[in-house]
Amino acid sequence: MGSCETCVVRNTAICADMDGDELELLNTIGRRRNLEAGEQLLWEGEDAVLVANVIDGVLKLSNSMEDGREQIVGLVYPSDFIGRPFGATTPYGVEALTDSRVCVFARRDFDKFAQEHPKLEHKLLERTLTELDRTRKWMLLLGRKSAEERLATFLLEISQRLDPATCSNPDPQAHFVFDIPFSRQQVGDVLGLTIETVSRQFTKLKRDGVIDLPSRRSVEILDRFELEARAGG
Amino acid sequence: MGSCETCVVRNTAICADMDGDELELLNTIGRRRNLEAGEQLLWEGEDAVLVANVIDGVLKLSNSMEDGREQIVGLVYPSDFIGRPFGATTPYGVEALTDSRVCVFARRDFDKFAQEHPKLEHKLLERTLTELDRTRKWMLLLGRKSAEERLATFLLEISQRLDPATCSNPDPQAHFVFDIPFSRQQVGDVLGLTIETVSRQFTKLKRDGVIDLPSRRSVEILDRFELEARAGG
DNA sequence: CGCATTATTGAGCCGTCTCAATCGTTGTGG
DNA sequence: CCACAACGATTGAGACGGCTCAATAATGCG
Repeated sequence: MGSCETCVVRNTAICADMDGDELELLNTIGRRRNLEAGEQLLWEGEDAVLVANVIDGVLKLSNSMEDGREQIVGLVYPSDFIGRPFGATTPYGVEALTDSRVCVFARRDFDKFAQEHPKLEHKLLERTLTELDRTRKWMLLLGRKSAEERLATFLLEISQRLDPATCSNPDPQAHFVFDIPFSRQQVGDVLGLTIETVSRQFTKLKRDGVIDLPSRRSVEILDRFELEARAGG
Repeated sequence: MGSCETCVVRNTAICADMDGDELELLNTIGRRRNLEAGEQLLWEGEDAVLVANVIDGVLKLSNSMEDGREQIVGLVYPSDFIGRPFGATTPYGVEALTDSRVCVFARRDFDKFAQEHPKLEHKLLERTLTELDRTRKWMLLLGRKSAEERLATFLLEISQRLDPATCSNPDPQAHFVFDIPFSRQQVGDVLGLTIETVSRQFTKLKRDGVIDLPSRRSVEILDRFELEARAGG
């Protein structure tokens, strides 16, 4: 059983800034849930019955078309919020990319709780505004960037998301290895590219000495400065 | 001089649900401002000094790259909210596409006011969530749709935005004429296409009898059903 | 009326997609 | 422990869609 007091994302999730009593109340309406990689939490278009906080793992939000084309519209990391409060239907599917732990709330309970706790709503607002900014930045990538620019941008963003230390210590020459929690297909779905194009661009960056690919799922940034140049604006 | 009591978007903007006293207070910190078509209200990356409500007109939000490539990341219509509360910098440029009227607030004043008025923050949250949903839907278009699908989707969305009646009365065969408040270049910037491709797709839809183009800036939907089919998922 | 601006049309190219074959890794059963 | 299947990733060849560059046509404006 998890409780809010011992939660690892206690101070970064929307629950931050809440006092002991509030937290206890929130704890009574939420429950932990484990998800395996590939498991779906919400389906696009279904009734919005629940919302959640990510404790651990990475999940994708995606929209798709009848013919199977899919676009990943967001990636969700620990302490991020999932779901659509105050709305009737879930506008995107949510699927775990890695084994994950989430803290789930019935939407009805959460909505009520939020309305009664302005501090929580404020946190949620700030988070939603930040997410909107990030999403809009991604639109520039999808609408205007080349395949190489897209992959370079993606590798930079993901390396920063997975190691927050990189943000505060942006040594452009620093070597840096990390695991990509995505298959090539999923990278393509994020970037609006096919799997083959993604693969070719990986190979090209490696051939040019910008990155190395020690294994299928890991990347080493050899020349961050060059990678940034290739990411474009 | 405008005042909130007589404001035409009084009941649909974030100011809705506020009582007389609150509104009066809000009125003292905001002021009206007229913008000419093409006039810029905010610049990408500058300090976020102000936020605003749209009273009349259409504005674009856009991100761009050093080499001039531009992506429109949002369109703003009457009663919509503009700007980045609780943030240091404005993440996108804002430019009026038509002559517009907005209700402007110093961000510092607005932030303070919002924190003290949960009802306003709640409205703002709902609005931001809706906008995030819309933006994510647009990512599917940018990442996965063909030029024809993009233009068809765009014409449907804009016809609904400009005539709310169409939403509640979705007769698929209904003829419907409306003005596009955008140049071909701007349509391209919204859809992630070049001006030539946009023009060719307009011509194609017209040649196929799906739409008519009575003038440069206006469109008549002749066969909404077919247009929906061509918009894809 | 003449000029500037915006849109359309055309020809050719380039980047990404499609389709297909091969390679590499992982896991399984003999 | 090895052979083999299954899967994901890579690579190649060719097609196609949208882009670039250029010319022309419409529209708007002084």
